[in-house]
Amino acid sequence: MSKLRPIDRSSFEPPYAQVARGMRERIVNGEYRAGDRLPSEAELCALYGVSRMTVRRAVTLLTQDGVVYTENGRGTFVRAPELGAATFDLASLRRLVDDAATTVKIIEARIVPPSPRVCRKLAVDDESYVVAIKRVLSSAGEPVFYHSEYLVFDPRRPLVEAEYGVTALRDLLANAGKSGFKYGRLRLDASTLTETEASYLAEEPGVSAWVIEHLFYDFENRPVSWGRFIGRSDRLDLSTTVGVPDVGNGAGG
Amino acid sequence: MSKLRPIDRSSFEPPYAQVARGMRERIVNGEYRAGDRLPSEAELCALYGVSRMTVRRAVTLLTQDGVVYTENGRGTFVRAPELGAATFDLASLRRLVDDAATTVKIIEARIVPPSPRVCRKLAVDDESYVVAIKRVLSSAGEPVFYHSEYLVFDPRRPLVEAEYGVTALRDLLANAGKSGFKYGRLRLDASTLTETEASYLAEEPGVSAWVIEHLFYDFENRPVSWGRFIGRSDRLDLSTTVGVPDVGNGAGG
DNA sequence: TAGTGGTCTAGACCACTTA
DNA sequence: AAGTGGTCTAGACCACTAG
Repeated sequence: MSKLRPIDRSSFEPPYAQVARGMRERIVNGEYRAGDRLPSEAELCALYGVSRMTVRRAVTLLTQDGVVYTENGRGTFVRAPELGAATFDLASLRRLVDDAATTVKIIEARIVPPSPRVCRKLAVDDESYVVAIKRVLSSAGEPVFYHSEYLVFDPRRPLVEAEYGVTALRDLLANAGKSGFKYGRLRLDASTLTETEASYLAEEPGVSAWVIEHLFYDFENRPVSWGRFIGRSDRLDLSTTVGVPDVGNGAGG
Repeated sequence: MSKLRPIDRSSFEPPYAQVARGMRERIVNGEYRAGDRLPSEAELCALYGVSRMTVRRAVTLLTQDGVVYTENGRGTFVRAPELGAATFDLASLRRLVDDAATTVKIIEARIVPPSPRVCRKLAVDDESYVVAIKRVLSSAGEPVFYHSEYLVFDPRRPLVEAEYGVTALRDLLANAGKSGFKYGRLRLDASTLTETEASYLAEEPGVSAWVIEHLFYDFENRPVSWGRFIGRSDRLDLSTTVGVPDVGNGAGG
């Protein structure tokens, strides 16, 4: 039935990845189709000449990628591509902020009394003060995102100037180390530009736009930062794939 | 320094999950903070009294959840919550379709010559025909999503009636078995309702809306189904979390 | 009862980082 | 050289599914 498919021990690609790639290819080829049972782990061990843990690691990879699923006592099966299983990430926003050609202009950065909405979001009373920061992100000189952020103002721990700038924004998106936040809640929304937002972005009011709302908490579970990114709908690419496309096997560890 | 934290061998919760939960708790407590180095795998083995593979499995879990990251030769570190690392899923759309109170009404289902756009998307010429299906999904009697779909029409393999109905739609979102698709590409977009769309959804034109565009391919990599879900922006909840919130440890296998 | 996936172990060798 | 994570092995026991 199935030919022996020994792996290359001298390859830079570890055995578990080779096994995963091999199985993936047989699914892409249509050799195994949605609902089909794959060879059992014992059979895969013999087929590829590796130990069971190595086979299991390969199967786990494919499971995490949503390519196959396992049923205890029954076997491993090929999963059908499902629209509902799709996930979307903010890679295009990261690319924008990481891009050296992207500039961040601080429109406003000052200590203000909070609006009722900010009071609610940051769980502060209207006697306290918050730091309001408004930025415009531009790519190649063209404004693409407007960002407004409110931080709880703690007089004992004054904000350093760096926290207003580009660094703080980069840290918010991709923080390779320390940060005062324990966790954050995000919400993606479809909206239209208000007049104010449109003016910052050199757009017409009413144009379709993304809103990325974020609320970060400190280690006492108190909200400390609430804000929103707003940009025209075509400024953010939220594309993804379900199932196993031909290009890009994604079998990397 | 660190107390011994033996695991419960008789618990229904497997050791690797107990170790992962333990580490998670110490991160939630703030005992380990963003950027901190966790105990080495050897130390964790001694701390919890389990083998290295078990510790590694726990660490892998936390890595996949974006809670920690590893650096070869250096150690395992707590990851700071990053806005840019967030992912969003279509759970709320799945819930809607899976809900027994949701009904699907077929507005239209017929064989038509394709529009230029459909020709392009499905890679067919304007001499051929496509199957146009338009549906309205209602929840509690209220229309919430409009779905329009175009399938390449193959006279040799006529569509059965079931493919127009609710079943086909459920299969598209959560297909627990066979399906003619090899993979699909999806795109999420922020838009506003056209007059036609608004009329089906009993809304005003120009209202903010989600568009979920999908394009599915067969095993010969030919597009076979192109369609769009359209619904008011508050009909879909795209929320997510980064970092480790207090509630819901998510340590399940 | 036989086959399946799920878990765990003890030990080994490796590449990498740091001192 | 010592410590770290990355990988692999051979074998074991378990819970579950099916005939």
